[in-house]
Amino acid sequence: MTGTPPTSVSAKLIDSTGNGVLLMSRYNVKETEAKWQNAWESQGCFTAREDASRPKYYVLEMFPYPSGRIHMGHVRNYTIGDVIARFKRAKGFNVLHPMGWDAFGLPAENAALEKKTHPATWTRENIATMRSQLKTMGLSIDWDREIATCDVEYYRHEQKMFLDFLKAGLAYRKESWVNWDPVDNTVLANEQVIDGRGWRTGALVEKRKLSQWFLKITAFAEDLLKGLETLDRWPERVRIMQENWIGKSTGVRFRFALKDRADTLEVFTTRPDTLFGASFAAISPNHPLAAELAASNPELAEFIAECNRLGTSEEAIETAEKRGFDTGLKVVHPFDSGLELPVYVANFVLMEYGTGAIFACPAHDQRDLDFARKYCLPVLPVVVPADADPATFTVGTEAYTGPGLLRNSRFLDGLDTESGKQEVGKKLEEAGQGERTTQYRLRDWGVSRQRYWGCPIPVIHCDSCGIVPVPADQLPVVLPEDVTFDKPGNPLAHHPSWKHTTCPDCGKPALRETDTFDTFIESSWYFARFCSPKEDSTAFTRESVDYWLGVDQYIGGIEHAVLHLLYSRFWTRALKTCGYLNLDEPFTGLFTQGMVNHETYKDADSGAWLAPTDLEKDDAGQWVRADSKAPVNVGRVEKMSKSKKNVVDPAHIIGTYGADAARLFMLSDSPPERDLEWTESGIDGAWRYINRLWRMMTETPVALPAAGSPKPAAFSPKAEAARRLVHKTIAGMSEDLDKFRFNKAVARVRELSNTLGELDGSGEGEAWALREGFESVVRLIGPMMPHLAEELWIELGHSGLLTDQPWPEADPALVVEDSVTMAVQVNGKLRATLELPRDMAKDAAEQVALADANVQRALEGKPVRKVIVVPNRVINVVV
RNA sequence: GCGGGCGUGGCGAAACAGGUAGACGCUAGGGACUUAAAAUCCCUCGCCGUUAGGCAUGCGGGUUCGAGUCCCGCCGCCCGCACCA
Repeated sequence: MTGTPPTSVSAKLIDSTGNGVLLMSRYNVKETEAKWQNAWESQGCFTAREDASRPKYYVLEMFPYPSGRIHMGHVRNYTIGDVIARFKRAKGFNVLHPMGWDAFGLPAENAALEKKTHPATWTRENIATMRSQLKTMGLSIDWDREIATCDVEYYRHEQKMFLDFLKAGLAYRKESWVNWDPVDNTVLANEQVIDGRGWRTGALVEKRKLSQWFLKITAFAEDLLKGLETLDRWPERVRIMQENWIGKSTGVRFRFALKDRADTLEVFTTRPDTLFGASFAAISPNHPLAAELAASNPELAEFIAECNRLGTSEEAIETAEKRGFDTGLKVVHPFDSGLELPVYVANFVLMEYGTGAIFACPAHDQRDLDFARKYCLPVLPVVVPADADPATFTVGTEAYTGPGLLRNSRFLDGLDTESGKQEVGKKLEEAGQGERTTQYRLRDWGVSRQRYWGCPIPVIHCDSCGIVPVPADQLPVVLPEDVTFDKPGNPLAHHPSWKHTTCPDCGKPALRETDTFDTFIESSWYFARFCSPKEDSTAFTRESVDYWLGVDQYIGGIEHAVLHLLYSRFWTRALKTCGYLNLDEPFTGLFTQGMVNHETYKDADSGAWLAPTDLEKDDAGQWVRADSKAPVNVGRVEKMSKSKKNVVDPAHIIGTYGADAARLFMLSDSPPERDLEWTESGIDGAWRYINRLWRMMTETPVALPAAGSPKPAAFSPKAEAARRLVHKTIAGMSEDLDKFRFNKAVARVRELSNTLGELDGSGEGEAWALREGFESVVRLIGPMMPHLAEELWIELGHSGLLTDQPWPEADPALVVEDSVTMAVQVNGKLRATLELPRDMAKDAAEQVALADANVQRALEGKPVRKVIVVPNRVINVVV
């Protein structure tokens, strides 16, 4: 480790001087930070109350999963949120800044297996640890509103919501294909399937058909898409990702007549204009027609089975060859009964999208072209680009997908692509064979999980009555804690008695649903629960959500760009439909922060990953193993992860340097949306700055005038300049914080402290200017380094909390300089800089510039053709 | 393949609206203080050049009095989605 930890610095000071006086003059982080954290808590500084007289501001960071200990990603996330919360508070907003725990989920069950602790115990212990760790960060959180989603007081309301959604037709049950791990006897999410195998067991994943609960997110597809346009305080890329995810496309749905059959084959296309270029139709291996034909065709059945074996992993899909099976069936072209197209079962046609069947025009679709070339099907170009010769235009190995003019298309000939689409749509509608429609890629949200540690789905399965919702007066359905983990599968299903109940309708014995909800459900409404966390009759009171929602500033990682953020937007709309609240968008402002990275290290011999704490620097400044002094290879800077051992424990950092230093580091240097590299020298730098501020304000060169002393009539030029910088910094920093430019804000306040450090306080008005400067710095750093700021506030002779002080106001007269440095260029090259009065007349500035010796030398006597003067900025002499 | 973003010193980065490129910090080097070290303070730090000056924002063009910033064409890196008909 480079540098010396501050604790040993203090210790050495005591050793060498033999007394503690010097230690007293140093900033004592540990005591100071604890002191102010206690003061804020005991005075209830951050307790939020509804107050119609003040503008509200709801700041929320994505709540953590209680995995055990906080990590640097949390520190970055909660530091950013806290700066905003404290800044808005100082600006006079009524701030709500709560915290809770996303407490259901799979890791707790894995811990139960590995460590033999109950998920509830493990979770509650983790919460206790992480709560106390978060408290050492000095966050301005209203802890009275803390919630944990695994508490029945929380999830009971979610069960009620689900039943209301069911009534409103927003929840339904259907059979669907899932990834099934045959060893664990459970469903796996797509991302838990690696190369076709379960991530934990390594078993080959099977596709299984299961009856599952779905939420009708597709009912809001259009609304979720439209809503994105209103989210002007969201990052562009998150909106684009959601837009792509919803995947709206317009086209035509129509029915082919099937030759020698009474039924029809329905397809969806976005390119009805290419209908005369069609050379085959294709259906998904999971299409009902395919199943029907396979029943009497073993070869086809084998082909379908093979397609389903191929798995759903991205790699499998990407590398899979286009393959098909000719069913022997033919469809009839809707506009020419003489034209017949073969029907293939093709492995690239998805049952889940559109109708599960397509018609293919190989000339204008790459995928269709690949297929057609493989099976020697015709390729007829029907769209010719505007700049191509229709007589010679052909398609080889690359399909033409752009716009153009239609040909070989009978009544469409000569039309452009767009008109052709409309024309075909119209004709099919007139014939009653099809209709123009909109299709979405978005699919309904499957929420059933065969897991224990989640919210029970409140329904009962009755042999006589079918699926019966648990009546509202019988809620909540409480998750039992007396379960065992000795058998594979869902412990809830193995519980001896829990699932046995009686049917609420007929009173006969019946079984409870043993699936639990996807844990994304809990995080879809927790922001609303924070508005009335103690309410037990309802999830939240109408008044509280009307007052606090939407969340003015939501902050979290980009990894939730689609799922959590889309689910929450859906859930909010569903709640609105059921009359819970009147709101469409839960998060009006969103900020996505970058990751925290660190260098990686490997043992030079074995190649094993090494942790930063395993290393030390040798005399030559090279990293070596601390134990064996063996050489170490320094690798790339990568996201902190356990597997690469490049994690730095925030608790250790906060214990050594304090929360303020950790917070300052998080805000310095890198813009918050970009990745940040954690370095030892960086945290050292933050620590040095904290001590510099402390010394500067506690060991002043002259006695400062008392707090609140009247402003002197005159200031020395140095004092005057310092005061201008003070007010410029106030103005600049306010803007920086509003725009999340924390790195610039830090740079500005450092620049100001550099300038104040140069004032010795002896000139006229300088002592007063110093106090003004110090007080401004303290107020400005308040949101970033709240403990140091409180302590310095006292040191400067104030009483009460800085936390209760308003944000400083810049004096507009001092923000603008009255002289400016202007650049003088000759032919665009800098030749001189001049200190000139602000807003000097153009011709006067020109005269001064031309008279300058450097300018004259650069002119070399050549005639001046033109002089361009940009007021207060630049003078360019053109020769 | 589609969509989005980004290329600036040894490093992280600044640069409002086309107007002094490199603020602020890290690293490094030199010096002061000290018996010594740590801490602290001072100085230097894009490249070449003694100065004058020249060259510099991934590369090549263009627009402009003036381009890191705007336009065109390349190159490289990162992220998201991906057989979506």
